[in-house]
Amino acid sequence: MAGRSQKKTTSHPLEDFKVGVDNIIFSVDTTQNRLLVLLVMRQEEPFRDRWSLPGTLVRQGESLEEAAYRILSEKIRVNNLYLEQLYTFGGPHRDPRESPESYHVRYLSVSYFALVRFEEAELIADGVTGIAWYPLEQVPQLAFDHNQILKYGYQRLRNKLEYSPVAFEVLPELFTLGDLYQLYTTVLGEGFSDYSNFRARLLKLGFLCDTGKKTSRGAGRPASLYRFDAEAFAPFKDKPLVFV
Amino acid sequence: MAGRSQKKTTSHPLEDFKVGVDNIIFSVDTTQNRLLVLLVMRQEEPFRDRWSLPGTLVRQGESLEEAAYRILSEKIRVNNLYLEQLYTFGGPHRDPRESPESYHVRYLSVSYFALVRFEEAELIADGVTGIAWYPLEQVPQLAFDHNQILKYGYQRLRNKLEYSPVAFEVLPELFTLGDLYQLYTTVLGEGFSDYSNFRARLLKLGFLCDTGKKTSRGAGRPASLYRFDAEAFAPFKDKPLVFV
DNA sequence: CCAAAAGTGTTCCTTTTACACCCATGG
DNA sequence: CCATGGGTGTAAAAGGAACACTTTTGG
Repeated sequence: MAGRSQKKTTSHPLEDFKVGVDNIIFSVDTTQNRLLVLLVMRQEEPFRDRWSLPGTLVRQGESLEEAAYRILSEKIRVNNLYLEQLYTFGGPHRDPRESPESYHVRYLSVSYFALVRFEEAELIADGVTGIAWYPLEQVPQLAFDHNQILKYGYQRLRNKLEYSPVAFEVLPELFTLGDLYQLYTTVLGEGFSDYSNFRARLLKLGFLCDTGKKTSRGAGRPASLYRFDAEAFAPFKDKPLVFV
Repeated sequence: MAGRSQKKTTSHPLEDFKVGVDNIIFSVDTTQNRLLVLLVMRQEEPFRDRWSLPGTLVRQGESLEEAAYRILSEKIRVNNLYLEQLYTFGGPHRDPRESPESYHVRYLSVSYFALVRFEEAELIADGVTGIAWYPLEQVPQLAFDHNQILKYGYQRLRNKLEYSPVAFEVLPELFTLGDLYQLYTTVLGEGFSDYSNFRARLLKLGFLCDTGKKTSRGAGRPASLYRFDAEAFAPFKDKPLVFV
């Protein structure tokens, strides 16, 4: 970015912006095999009483990422999370507040996409704002262009799962290969790979270490608990690794 | 983006932004096997007389993408190009103009990454601004955080080449498989695949059609001219296709 | 005829896919 | 003892890597 020919400024006035950050917060409910996204009910105009992605306007001295973390921490309490910038939506007319009276202040949205651990994510209800996890297929019509943003974010989530170890950011410290497989299945859909092949590939890569501990959940043979070994993963960083 | 609790505005004033768009414009000089990036010499403060990525501030009523195209068309004349949004850099203190006197106006940069056809890209020299293609390895220290942005863009370019058909956006309508291979080689580096394997894979995919025409460049057997068949490529859209 | 570039084919090896089958536990 | 999920193995097919070889041109 940055300083251009000021001479042309007179004939082509610059736009003034408010910058918003919107978060797509995903989590996976492994008990019900559902991919969830966090929505909040808007309390004020425009789009009052419509569901929307949790967002905020950037404050003085605050970085974009800081703003993204701020929203997150206002809505949920969580220990582990993955967060990355998604895309910037900035065309004119995407926010009704830009209408004539507000005289050339434009609203631009930098969207972030997050993945949190469902089991430990505690929603913060402030008694005023509606807030809820929505299964992805049941998301209603949202405020602004948020449906579009969400669609884009879902795409990104699927890509990330395939070639980066985001899954381990949202699994418990110790997990079974069944847990891992189920997470992949609910996000990527059935049939991306069968369990035994998935299992074999992951184990061969060598960054999952068997802790020896076993866990038993109802019927069936107890499963080994694994841990993601970040050290062992390091060599794969930035490589075109494929998890599926 | 969009409207949040206005009640908190008093204690936490919002930031006002100017939004800039910076372009990383790549091209490949196949005659010299070099990957080039377009730089312009800054004419005003800050960073006067430093090379930088071509950029502009967004004008009233202009979308981000429009601004990106505007820069491009001010700097080069070109028919074919590929353009996509890269990343948004928006931390405070990335632009010296944010300093005390300018009173909370922040400069945010939405970067775009473009690939143009070198042979037909005609630089527009306005007699004032320096403008030049730089081989990637020879890029000097740039203004702002532009070296960082460039690094990120180069990464993206390599990824794009591997799993999407961007190459065909910058090759002539008719091209030889040698041309294609050379483009991949200069961007990805020697040894990403040998020619005959590269060739076999691409042809098997079936979206390159042999026009029957031949071209002869100096010594050696004349090469067939191929055309990229967008129709035939359609089924691969969004698939995890690999070109190398 | 030779060098240079285009184009074809073959061999070896690794990975992927689709299964079948064994193991350990709760009821 | 059997249903349930965990875990192992294997055979066939596909894909990748390396390299040898043929073809067609200019000089």
